[in-house]
Amino acid sequence: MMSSDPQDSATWNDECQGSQDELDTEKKNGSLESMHGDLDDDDDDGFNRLDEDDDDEDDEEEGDDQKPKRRGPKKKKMTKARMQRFKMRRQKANARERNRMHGLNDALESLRKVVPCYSKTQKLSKIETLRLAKNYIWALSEILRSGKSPDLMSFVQALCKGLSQPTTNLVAGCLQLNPRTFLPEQTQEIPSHMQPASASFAAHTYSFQTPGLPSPPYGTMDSSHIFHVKPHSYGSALEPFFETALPLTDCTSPSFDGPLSPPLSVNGNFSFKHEPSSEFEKNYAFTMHYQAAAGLAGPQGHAPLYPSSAPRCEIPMENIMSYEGHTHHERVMSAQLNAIFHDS
DNA sequence: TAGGCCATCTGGTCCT
DNA sequence: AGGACCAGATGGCCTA
Repeated sequence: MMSSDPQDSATWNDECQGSQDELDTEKKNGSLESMHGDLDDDDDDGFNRLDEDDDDEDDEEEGDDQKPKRRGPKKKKMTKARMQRFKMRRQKANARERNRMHGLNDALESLRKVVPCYSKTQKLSKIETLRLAKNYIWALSEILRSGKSPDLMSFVQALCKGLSQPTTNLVAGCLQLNPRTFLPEQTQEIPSHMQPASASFAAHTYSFQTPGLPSPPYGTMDSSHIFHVKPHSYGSALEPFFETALPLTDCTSPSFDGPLSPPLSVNGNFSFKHEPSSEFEKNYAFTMHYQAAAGLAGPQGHAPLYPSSAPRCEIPMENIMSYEGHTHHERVMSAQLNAIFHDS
């Protein structure tokens, strides 16, 4: 792309390198003032240093001892006025860059508010926000593509793909996951056909590997960090998870325990088109903010997690934290999503 | 203390 | 010429 090697460029250096020492000092001090203070009336010294550096390059061509005269246009002297102009230009450029980065951060903050995990006090890092957003978009796309209702576990799994463990915890907290619900210790409550998978679920480390991502912590997720263990059983919801090999490593490790403090929220309010097939499902309709489904190993490592036959994870309504703070925009977005899913 | 994250400065490149 | 964008460097802050 662009050359980042300072040695490659001579344009700005030719004009200003002479004051590089002062600039370095300014950099350390966080102010350009130090640079200006060292200027003499006749400030050629800096450029003399530059000439020496440039001559070093020429030495490769024309010998060791002889310092050939520099070719090309003669450098302008760094007068006080020029230095002043440089200083002003640099300050303006710095200010623009600051504003640009602030704009970027504002946009990132906006993004934080629309991904399904938002907390003013426990902000996602930039990179995690982008990763979560990517996963979220993918998950929503998958819903649109398949037209199928998701199960919560699969959804969370997809959301957390490639995220660090702290972020994974945060997402789980936002979604009010209560994973102990699904642990093998309740095997007596889990249908027999689930049990072997349950053992596997508990025996392995759940590991995401996303191409292009750094290895741990970003590339792995130990489910034990996500799940708060609590007696409960929605065994059927585990099935797609087991099938896609989501293991829990440690059922007893301390982990998320209810809502994070301060409370986190799930954005939007979103009901899937889903005809309850049982009284249980009627009682525990899956209603979440912007809720979506996802898969695990599609084109970019995701695969469908919720085949049409897959049991759905039904979350008790009381476990879904309401979100009072979402904006009008988010409510509109939520309504639109609802419309999409109720029409599909 | 090491590592992660961040803000800022800086110079290079491209574009208008 | 100047602005936008980018990536490298640096130092501060925080946390495990």
